[in-house]
Amino acid sequence: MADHSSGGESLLFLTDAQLRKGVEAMFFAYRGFTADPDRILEKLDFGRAHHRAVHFINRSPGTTVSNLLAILGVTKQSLNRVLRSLIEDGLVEPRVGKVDRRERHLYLTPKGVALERQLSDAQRARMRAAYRAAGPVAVQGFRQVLEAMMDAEQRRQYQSLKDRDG
Amino acid sequence: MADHSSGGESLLFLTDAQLRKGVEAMFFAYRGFTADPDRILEKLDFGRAHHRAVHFINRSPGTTVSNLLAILGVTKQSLNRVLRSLIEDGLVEPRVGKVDRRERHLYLTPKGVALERQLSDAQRARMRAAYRAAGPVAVQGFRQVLEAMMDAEQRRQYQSLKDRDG
DNA sequence: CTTGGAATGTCAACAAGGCTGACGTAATCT
DNA sequence: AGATTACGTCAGCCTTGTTGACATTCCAAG
Repeated sequence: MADHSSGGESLLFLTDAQLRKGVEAMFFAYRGFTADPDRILEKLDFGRAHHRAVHFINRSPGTTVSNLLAILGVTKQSLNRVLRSLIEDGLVEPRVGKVDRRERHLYLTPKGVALERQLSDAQRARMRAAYRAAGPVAVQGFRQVLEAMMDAEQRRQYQSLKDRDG
Repeated sequence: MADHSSGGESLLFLTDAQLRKGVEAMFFAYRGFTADPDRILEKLDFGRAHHRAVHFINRSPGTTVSNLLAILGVTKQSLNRVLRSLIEDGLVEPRVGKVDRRERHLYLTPKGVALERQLSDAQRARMRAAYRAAGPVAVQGFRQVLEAMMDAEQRRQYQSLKDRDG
């Protein structure tokens, strides 16, 4: 499997030292990745959990609670706590399902949209700077490696989100 | 925004949709990244915090507590709690500094080395699989983008670790 | 030698955000 | 009618982060 270039040096990128660098890069990069939204959320008495919920509701308006549970990979009690505060603060609106009235379909209110916007603008700004600095070829590699690092189930969820638009 | 049809084609990788995919890729990939060590740690009544401490002590044997604080970016009280349990369980050995006797230099015991080994083997196995699947060119891009995503301070720390060996 | 400050540790209290278990209710399916 | 599903909630627990206060130990400067 995978003689990706030619010659015997093609596997040098699989040494333990190289892999460890990758591990550490993930560690430090993820800190940067979450730093900007965290700063915004802190002022509003929200946390990363709220960010994630708002992000995916924005991404899939009308999604159900159990849908969100599957994507976020937490328990309903944990999600419910977050969701409740988002609803109380008027960022999320739950609507009883028309087909199945047991379901709650979740939508962002204008206020919720505004927060999501603020958070994702900050996060995208950093991502954009990194993309620009690294260039399109690097970006493609970045995404390939990340995708390969996911569990099968996570990759499935990522794909189904990815395919939703361009 | 983001005219997808034509024009500045070279910047298509900077559209909001592309950036959002990057954001989601990071989210799902990080879950995969931590999944294997988490499973191991769970059985041993340790957490991610213990993993991080053990990793960086292994990486820089004899490092001081304040050194570790800077790298991990947590408070000393938080680190201390983790460190204490690692010491109690005989995974980490603190040695009073010879030059400056206020400092505690941290070393892994054989037992600590064994755990670090187990954890990093699992994590590297996933990383290796991802690297192999994506290929050396993608890996280079992966690392470039991650590095560009770090804060300046984080990048400095990452670099100084990176430069330590090949 | 004394004193200031740095490095470390410890106690207490608290919060966010995970978790499990149990239970209730409404709606739907069989 | 009874089982199952979707959701919410109460209660309690754990990890890991936080701040504040305080003690100790030591180095270094005056």
